[in-house]
Amino acid sequence: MSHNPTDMPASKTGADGHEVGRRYDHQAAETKWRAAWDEHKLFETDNDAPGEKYYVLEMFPYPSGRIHMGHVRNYAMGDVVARYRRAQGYNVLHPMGWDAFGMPAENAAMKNKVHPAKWTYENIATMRGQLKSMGLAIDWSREFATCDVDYYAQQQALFLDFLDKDLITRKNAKVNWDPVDMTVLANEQVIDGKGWRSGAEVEQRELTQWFFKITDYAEDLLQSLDGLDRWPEKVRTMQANWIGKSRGLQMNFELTEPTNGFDGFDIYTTRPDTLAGASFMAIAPEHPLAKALAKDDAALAKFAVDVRKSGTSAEELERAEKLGYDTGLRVKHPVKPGETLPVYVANFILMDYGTGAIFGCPAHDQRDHDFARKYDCPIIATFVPMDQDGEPNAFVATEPFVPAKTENVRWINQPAGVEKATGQEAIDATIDWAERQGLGSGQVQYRLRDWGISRQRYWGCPIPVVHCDTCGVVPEKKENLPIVLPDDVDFETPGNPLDRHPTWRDCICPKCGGAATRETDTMDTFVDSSWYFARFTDPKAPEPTTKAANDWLAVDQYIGGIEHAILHLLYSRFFARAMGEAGHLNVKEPFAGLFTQGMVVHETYRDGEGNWIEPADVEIRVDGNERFAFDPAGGKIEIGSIEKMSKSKKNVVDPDDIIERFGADTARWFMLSDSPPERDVIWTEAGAEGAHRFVQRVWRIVSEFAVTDVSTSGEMAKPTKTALDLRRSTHKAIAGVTDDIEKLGFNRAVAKIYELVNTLSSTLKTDALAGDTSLKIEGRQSILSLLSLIAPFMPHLAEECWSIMNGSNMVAQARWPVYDPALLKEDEITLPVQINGKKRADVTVAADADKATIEAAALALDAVQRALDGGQPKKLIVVPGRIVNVVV
RNA sequence: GCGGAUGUGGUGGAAUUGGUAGACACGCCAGAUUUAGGUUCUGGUGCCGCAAGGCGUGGAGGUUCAAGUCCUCUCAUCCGCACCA
Repeated sequence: MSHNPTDMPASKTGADGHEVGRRYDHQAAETKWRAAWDEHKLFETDNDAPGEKYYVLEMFPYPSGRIHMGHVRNYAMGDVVARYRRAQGYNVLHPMGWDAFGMPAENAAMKNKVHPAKWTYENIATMRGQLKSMGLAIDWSREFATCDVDYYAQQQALFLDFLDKDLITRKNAKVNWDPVDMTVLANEQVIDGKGWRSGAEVEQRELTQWFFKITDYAEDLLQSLDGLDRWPEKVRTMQANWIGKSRGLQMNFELTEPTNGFDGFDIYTTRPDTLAGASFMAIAPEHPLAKALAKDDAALAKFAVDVRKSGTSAEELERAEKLGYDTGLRVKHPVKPGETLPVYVANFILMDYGTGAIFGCPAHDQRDHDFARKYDCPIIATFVPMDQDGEPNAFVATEPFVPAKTENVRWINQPAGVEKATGQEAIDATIDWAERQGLGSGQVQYRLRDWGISRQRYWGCPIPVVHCDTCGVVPEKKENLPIVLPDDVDFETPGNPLDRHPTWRDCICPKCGGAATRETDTMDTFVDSSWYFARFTDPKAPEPTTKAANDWLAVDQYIGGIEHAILHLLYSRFFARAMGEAGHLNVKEPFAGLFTQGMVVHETYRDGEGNWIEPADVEIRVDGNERFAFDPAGGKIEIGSIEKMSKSKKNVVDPDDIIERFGADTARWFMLSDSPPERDVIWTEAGAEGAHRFVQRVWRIVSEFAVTDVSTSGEMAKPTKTALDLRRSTHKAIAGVTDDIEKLGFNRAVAKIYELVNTLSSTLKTDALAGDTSLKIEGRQSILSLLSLIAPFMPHLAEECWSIMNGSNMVAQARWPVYDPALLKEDEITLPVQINGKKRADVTVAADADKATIEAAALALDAVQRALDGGQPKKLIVVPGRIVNVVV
């Protein structure tokens, strides 16, 4: 077969009446094969089907309006895994749903006067269509949206069960309050101290809120990270840091003179070994002692209010000065009898960590150092670096700040009775010592806070409790569920529409039967996404989960963005535990395998006035290795940095356009090529065209071969060397691609598919095939294997090619090809021969040649003889199967 | 400040246990073709050099017969967390 179009047997037609040489029509083929999969219900999963289970899940999308390239990448990866596992004979669960509650729907309601439900469901309809056009092997029969009453009804049932198991509490907490929108904002929605939407100065308010007691599981959530060996190290580290476990000493400092009922207060420190360096005490403005003092001290009261007015953003904290207010109180120094320390109220002390009070050690803590400099407290070092020569106190006099590293230090000041230890031992020894002295006790602290889930929002899952004047806060009865959101709400005024609904709040107290009012707060949308993966296993069940959840979970492969490394994944891990406690699940870790994929990024373009320009309006011209951009009128466009696709920078490529122009297969292929999946991928026009050319190339090779007459079953041809080589290459590709998909190395799998296609292209030429029956047979086999390998990536193209090759059924029903390990080994191998570590020649020997044979062959080489110049090698290293190194 | 990555041609990136650096792709160069359908095919392409040869995985050292890979130091970029005691 030749690739010259002139040689093409134009009159012939392939199977399926396909005209050979015609270009691959992606639109026709993709529509046809999606319909065929649907018709056979190929991807609908039966919970009781035979075969080992495999649950593959991509993080479900928020129905924002349209899918973007990030979705395409995410779902293409998941689909490769799903189709690959299916072909291997697993019973695969690969569902899709919608994370459908949340603020954007309400914002749209306010802006466009459209009901959040209508907006959301219309978006879902659009995006469902877009996802379907990708040809994903998804069981759409299990689809749900979290705003479906059926879903949130079960979530309310879960809430009641959690309440029953004491997994939920109601308490006061400080929240970011937007006074214009009249709602609580999450920390990430506060930008420079202002509401991200309203621009109003955010207030700190104390509100009564519902909390999930995630801190009860802090230790378990931390410990279990060790078992998550198919999670990225990075994510596990981030979660561990977020949980923030530390061990330290909690100890009491005694006031010289009791006041307001306090005769002292507790502090917490992770560095008790620096106790001798204490030079002042600091307590949070919200500390009970500070509050008590402020009652009789107007200046202190004002100080406490003032310091909390400043913003909470990281930058502001960075700039913020250390501020203190001297209370005039003094405490006894616990290790220096007779000495006392001043007590300050300070702005940099947080009430909700430790005890809200510290001892300041300016010599070893930067913040304490800054404070001491300002308020003139002494700086007392307890150690100096080990490599510090000379008199330690002289060193300390010139270098008052010594970083608090625990290793390699020389002690100059330690509490009496503590052994001269270093590092963690010194800390542990001091804690032991303090316990013996009755000064305090070892304590474990976590940074993790309970999860506040109350939101003053309409578009969320109503919290199923009522407020009764007689009975207080009463859980709703299960038989009264679901508490359904009312439809008739208005968004004319800011705040929560549920609050001002004329009738929705009215209800009967489940306890006393009297008139009561409903809770109008709804749940944080992270609650919705904390158990959806369990619901997919039996999405229509009249209870949250059934036995199916235990059968299917954990998710074998979860794929999504790194941005959910902490919140969503930590909340879901908590939920699995809480659901276990409430009897709904017996799998503790919901995601056995996690993969975090990189973003899709694109160049940015700006015109002379600095306006962002869309890629579609930019023409790229290439001159050598330089690229230049122009607008349609020929005006110069500046090519800017490569950034995440965003509407504001207009560097967005719409998946619909790409799928229409090139087809879903091209989009999928490009998303999986080149870049390692965990890294960002740069979308380029040239790359997309390249992927499309490959689609056409595969089609050309297969469709040209398809007309070859392979009906030679009568004569069993002995395979020629060409045929055997092709077989070898094919089996190598099967082995490589299989291994790469197992490891989610899609870019490497793609490269190996390219190699096989290159081999097929150069091997299956018309003249070669003409006289070689065995090559025809081998070629057919090889192409069928290739199509199986391609199918997870480009399923439509693979089906179309499979059909013209007269493959049985559909490739989506075919088993994954197996390779013969014997064929991976070559008969003869070529070893590199190095002289002094530099490659100078090759030697070809039998694959199973022994050391002596290889040595002799290598020494006989001209290049080696020349280098030896008649002498003997100093050393001769032979690694069979690897390399020969001659040292002269 | 704490924690975690990453660094390889013009570009994206390959490279089991240390064993041929640059697979595969994009781009580029040259050539071929009765070039319709965002062509196709052949060859070339790390750098310097006419060549022999030399140099080459952010930089500097080291271990080794052999280092992208191991060790020490260092630079740069990115990400996460953060007045967390």
